[in-house]
This record gives sequence, C-alpha cells and structure tokens, in this order.
Amino acid sequence: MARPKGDSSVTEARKQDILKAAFEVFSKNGYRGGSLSQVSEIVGITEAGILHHFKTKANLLIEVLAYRDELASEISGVTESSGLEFVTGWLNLIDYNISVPGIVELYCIVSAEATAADHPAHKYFQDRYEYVIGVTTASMQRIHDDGYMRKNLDPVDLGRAIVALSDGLQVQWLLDRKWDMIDEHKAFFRRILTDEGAKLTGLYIKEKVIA
Amino acid sequence: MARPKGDSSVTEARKQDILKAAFEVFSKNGYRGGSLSQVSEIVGITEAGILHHFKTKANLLIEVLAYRDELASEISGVTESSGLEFVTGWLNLIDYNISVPGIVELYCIVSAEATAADHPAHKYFQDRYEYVIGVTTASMQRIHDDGYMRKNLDPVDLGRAIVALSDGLQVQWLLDRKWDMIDEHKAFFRRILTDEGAKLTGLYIKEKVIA
DNA sequence: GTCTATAAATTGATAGAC
DNA sequence: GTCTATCAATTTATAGAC
Repeated sequence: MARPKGDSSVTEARKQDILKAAFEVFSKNGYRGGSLSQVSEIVGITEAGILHHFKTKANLLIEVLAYRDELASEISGVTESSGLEFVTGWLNLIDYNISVPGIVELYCIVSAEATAADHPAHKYFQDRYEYVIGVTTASMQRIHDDGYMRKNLDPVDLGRAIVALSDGLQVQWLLDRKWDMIDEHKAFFRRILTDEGAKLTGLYIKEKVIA
Repeated sequence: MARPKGDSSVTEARKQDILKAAFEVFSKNGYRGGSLSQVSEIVGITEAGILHHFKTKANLLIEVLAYRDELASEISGVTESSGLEFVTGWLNLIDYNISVPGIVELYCIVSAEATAADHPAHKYFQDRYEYVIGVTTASMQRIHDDGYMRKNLDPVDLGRAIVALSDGLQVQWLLDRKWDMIDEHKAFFRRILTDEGAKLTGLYIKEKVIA
C-alpha cells in the first residue's frame, strides 16, 4: 500500500510502537480501565505525544483493533469459506490464541464493553461479528453440502454456535487455565462431523469411553 | 434469616435502593466505567452517603453480584442436578435473561473485566464458574445415565460447552437482537439429546429441513 | 515530532458537623 | 444516617515553545 503523504517511515514506526503499547494496555485493563499515561510510560513518550499521533483515545482503540485484525488474517486462512479445512483452520486459530493471552483478553473485555451503544468500538464489533458469523456459517454450509455433516444439523445454527462457544470458552480459560481449550473445540467438531469428516480432519476416535 | 444487630429495617431498605441503583450503573458501564456519582444521582443521596453503607466501591460491586445471585436462584431450579428437567430449567433461565438485558450486560461486562487477577470480583467469578460448570456437568451426566443422551458424547465436555455457548450467545445478542436466542439453545439440546429425550422436553422435530 | 504546562473535569475516599 | 467540605489523584485534551 502507498504511504500517505507527509508520513515519514520513522513516524510510521513510532505509531507502531504506540499501537503495540496501547494493545498491551487495553488487553490488560480494557478500554475504560486503560489510560493514556500507562501507554505513554511503556513507549517512553508523553501523553501529548500520543495524542499528536492519534488525536483521541477512542481513535487509538479503533486503530489497535484494526492493527490486530491484520495480524489475525496472517495467522489463519479462516477468512475464506472452505469446508473441512475450516475445522483445522479454526483449531489453528485457537491454538494461536492460547499463545497470546493478551489478544484474548483484549477481545474478551473490549467486546463486552462495546455492547453499550455509545461505546467507541460498538459499530466495529457489530460489523465484526456479522462478518465472522457469516464466514463460519458459510463454512458450515459447505461442510454440510460436502456430506461431512451429521444428519439433522442446521449450518446456520452451527455458524453462530461455534463463534459463541469459542468466545465463552475463552472467558472460562482466562479465569482458569487448567484445562485444554483445544480438546473442547475438537469435541465440538466431533459432535457435528460424520465419522468420515472426523477421520479426514484427524479427529476420529474409534471408541470414546464415557465415565 | 435473622437481621444483623443495629440494622434497622429502614437502613436495610436504603441499602436495597443503593444496590438496585448500583446494579443499574454497573450493568450499563461495567465496574470500571461506572462511578459512585452515577449511583448517588439515581438514589438521591451523596457519594459519601453510599460509602457510609458500603465502605468501598469494590465492596459495593460484590454485594451487587450477591444480590443478583439471590434473584437468580429464585427464578430457576437450575441449581440442582436434575436430568432432563435441567433442559427446561436452562431454557427458562435464558428466557428470563432476555426479559432483563441489564443483568445480562452486568455479567457479560464484569465477568470479562474480572478475568484480570487484581480485579475485586476475580475470585467471585472463579468460584461462580466452578460452581455453575459443576452443576451443568452433573446434569449432563445424569441425562447420560438416564439414557437420554446421544451416543459418544462426553458429559464433561458438554457441561463446559453449554455454559460457554450461553455466555457467547449473550454477547452476540447484546450486539444484535434480531435473532432468537431461545431457538439457538434449543438447537443445542436437540444436538445432544436422543429423540426420546427431545420428545420428553418438547424439542422434537420430526423432519428438519436444512437449506 | 515531542515536549512542558496547564486546563477542566472526574474519580474514590475521609473528616467531622448535624 | 446523611450531609458539606475537602482531599489527593487521575483522567483526556489543548496550547504553544522548541
């Protein structure tokens, strides 16, 4: 992408430093709980310096969220509707999230805050959920059409459910990490895939012993 | 329950007023975003007056959460492990939640905030989730033992999953209420119950047409 | 581009009168 | 039990020097 006029590369690097620090702060304390002074301390700059680059605190948050979305797109190919590959892609995403608890915290806290209609990131999260659920639903539809889904399951229900399940499990995981978040997701996919589908994604278990 | 010494009934009534107002404020803005002045304005009292009753803001939050738990216990009999009755009890709880979005917002926002180890309600939510997941897991186990669960499903996975699903769906619902949260939950139970179990809980659909 | 200085508001909390 | 008065701290944001 072309660099906007007037932004030297050193300026851009500075903005990246601030974004990284703001990301850290908002992850830990949320938007309302995080302050510009915390960010400035990490960067080694004054609060006025930060506002010079981002104008307002709300603006900074939005750019932090956009910054993270770029990262996420690189990590997994979940953005496309892709049948069975969706399953492994989604598991990869969870696996990545486990390695960066800060990101999980950021989304967990800020998405909850942003349910308030006057929150600066309200529209961002509305749009994001609509997009993500669209992708998951399309993938479920594709899995269904390919014949890898068990009988009598509704792809539309499942598209919403997988997003909800992941969000909910992440809250639980932030409060108590003494259980395997990947296993929980695998169990979900095992519930909805045919044996054939489970085999193709490496999730098949011949006989699961239930206590 | 016996009334604590020194608390006149009029004092107790005042505390209830404050709790109700604080509940409202924390529901809308979370703990960090909500202020004592907002609470005081609703009650028609000064901030000093509030702190006279609750000593600190953190203390007020804890009592608000406990206050709500009492309410919830009255609403549904979900607290006991009770086989198939769990399904209808849980659906009743969701139905109740839909009628009081403020409660949903309170738990959604504060539980997310409270994932931070130094949050005043951190331990409260750790304990609460442990308890709730314990109840749901026991209920799933009971459903399994009674023969109403489909083959190859793990009650332990499902106990955690139903809590996560509900939490996640509630976030989605706060952002966009143009879909049926009850239907989504029914679909989940339909996925895990035998036809016999679905019939007994009124969830059976003879032939579901998948688009 | 970053700083100092400062504004203007809000925060949670305390002391003490009534 | 509630008030006034006050505290010290912190907040976001602006103005202007360098």
